[in-house]
Amino acid sequence: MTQHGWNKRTHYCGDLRAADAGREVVLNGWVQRRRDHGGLIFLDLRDRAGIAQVVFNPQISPEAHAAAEDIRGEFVLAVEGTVGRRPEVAVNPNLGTGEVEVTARSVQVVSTSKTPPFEVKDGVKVDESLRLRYRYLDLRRPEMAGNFVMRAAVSKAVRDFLDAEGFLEIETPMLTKSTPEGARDFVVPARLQPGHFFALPQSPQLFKQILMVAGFDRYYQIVRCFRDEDLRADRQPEFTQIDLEMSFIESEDIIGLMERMFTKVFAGALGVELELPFPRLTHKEAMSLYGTDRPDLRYGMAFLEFTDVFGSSGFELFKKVAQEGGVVRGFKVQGLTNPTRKQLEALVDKAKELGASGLVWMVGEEGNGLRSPISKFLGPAEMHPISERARFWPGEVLLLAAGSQAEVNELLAGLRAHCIEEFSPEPEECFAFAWVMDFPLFDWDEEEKRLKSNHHPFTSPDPESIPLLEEKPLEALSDSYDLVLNGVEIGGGSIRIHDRELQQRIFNLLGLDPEESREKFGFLLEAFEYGPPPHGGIAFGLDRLVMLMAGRATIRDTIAFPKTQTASDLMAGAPDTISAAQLKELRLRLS
RNA sequence: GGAGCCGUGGUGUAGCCUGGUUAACACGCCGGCCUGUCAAGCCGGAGAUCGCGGGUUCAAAUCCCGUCGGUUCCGCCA
Repeated sequence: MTQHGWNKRTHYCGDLRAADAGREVVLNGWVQRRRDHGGLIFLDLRDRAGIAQVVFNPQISPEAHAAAEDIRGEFVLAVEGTVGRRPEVAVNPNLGTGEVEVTARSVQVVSTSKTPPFEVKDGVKVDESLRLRYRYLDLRRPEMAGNFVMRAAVSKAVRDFLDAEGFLEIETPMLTKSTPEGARDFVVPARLQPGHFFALPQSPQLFKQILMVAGFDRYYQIVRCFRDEDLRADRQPEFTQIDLEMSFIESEDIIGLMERMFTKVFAGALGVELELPFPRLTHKEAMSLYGTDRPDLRYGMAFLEFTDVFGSSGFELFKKVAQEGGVVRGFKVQGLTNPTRKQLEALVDKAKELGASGLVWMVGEEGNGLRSPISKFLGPAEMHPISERARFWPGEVLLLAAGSQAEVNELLAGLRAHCIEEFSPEPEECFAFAWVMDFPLFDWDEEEKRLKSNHHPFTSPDPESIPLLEEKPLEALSDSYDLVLNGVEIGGGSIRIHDRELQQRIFNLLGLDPEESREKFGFLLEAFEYGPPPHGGIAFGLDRLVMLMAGRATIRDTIAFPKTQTASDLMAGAPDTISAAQLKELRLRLS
């Protein structure tokens, strides 16, 4: 009995097992369900660990039985009783605790509950706004609670691993300076300096590089980041990164270390053995094989090249595209054989929906033949290489598209995603990692007519690309690496520039003169004047990682208190207006 | 900024296209019966002016316009 008069638990409900039979226990928990048989009353009591059945028998304790008659769902109880094996016929194999039950000797109603606005149990479909408003009830559901157990296990495995590898956990400011490039900043008015504003960090990027200049050598942090951009299923305005940076290393060091970290994380949090090393693709390979820089390698359907075949074919449309510098590519659909006309038409319709003018299909036939709307234009000179390259089995389907490289990649990537959804059942608990390396250093910003950093302005070019910088900047590659898991980008990083001269060349290419760059990134550049070590790092999206590990479709399910698509917190009621007095104090006036 | 989907008792849905009866079903909730249930069972009951505002019409959950909220995607964002 506690000072406050309630009985303290001796065991978690969900932990009881046959070996506990005969024990006197006290359980604390919430009432999942009551089954009142008039004589016997059964209560399912839930806590963090799981559910246990409590039996109220009037012959054992008339008081407890009488009390149980008034108990309702979500009441908080302290139950005192004896663990017993259930009768053979009453064992519940669906419950971890299904071999035992607790026969109550006494029960305390520690607190009562209103009837909840939705049923607190797994597998219920409830409007998300209601779940968010009553988040504490949503989080009581075991499938939600489990996500946070997983999340904590992942964080712990990361900390244990990095700590053992000699990393220091160091915090960086939440109130910092707005930086150009990248996402829109969240901004905080500075009361002591009217007209000035802090920005919340989009990531600790600059600070972690300065920690390298400071000589900490190995830094990490599990840290909140803020970006004021529109939301998605996998994007929240505040999210958590596993952020790290190392000195005196090259990309292979980071990649190898992270592969080992993920084996620990998956073993520790999921009990899953990962195979090392993770497959690697260059950015160029990813784009030409899968049309995206974050390919989902759980599925095949890599793109095949047919531009050469059609360059001199009788099919004018493709011939023209091939001769004018375009490409003809396609892929064989996995999971679809002997398609009906309707299925083929649906694929063509899908292509049109994705913005294509058309789509050519081919179906393999017995004896190396091919059935296709364009087969009358093709001779053996085309047919042979096509069927050879596609390795057709009878009934298999090849989809072909033609156009500019970018158009074809985008279309085929869309179709591949559609085919995965349509024809490939999602594999159970399969984790397909892939490193995507050697991203372009710059992208061309059509609106502003200038180069932009693909990653950020401190990303080192690949050494072999340095001579290309001024001549062919768009062909320059960076010394960078993204990690993709099941088609979701879960992290990325790079080796940074520590050479002032090289950094200035990059700024020049980005159209930043020395004064501008000093204005925008001054404190980092100044630090770099005092002996910056060679360094590099990486950051992972913890919310996304846990989402994939827990098999969820949105990071809202891995963030305890997430925001809606319009960035409001329906439980807390944020954002909200502030008082006139607060505004005045901040010297702000609303327009 | 743009496009799609959703909004009907506490919850999830049907009804809406083709306007007209007492808005239907399941779960939950309340009461009664019931000593082996665990999606308990059986009997009975309460509970919705159909997100909100406007319009069309003799008549609107249903058709039209606007708006709010949730969600997915594009733009945006590493």
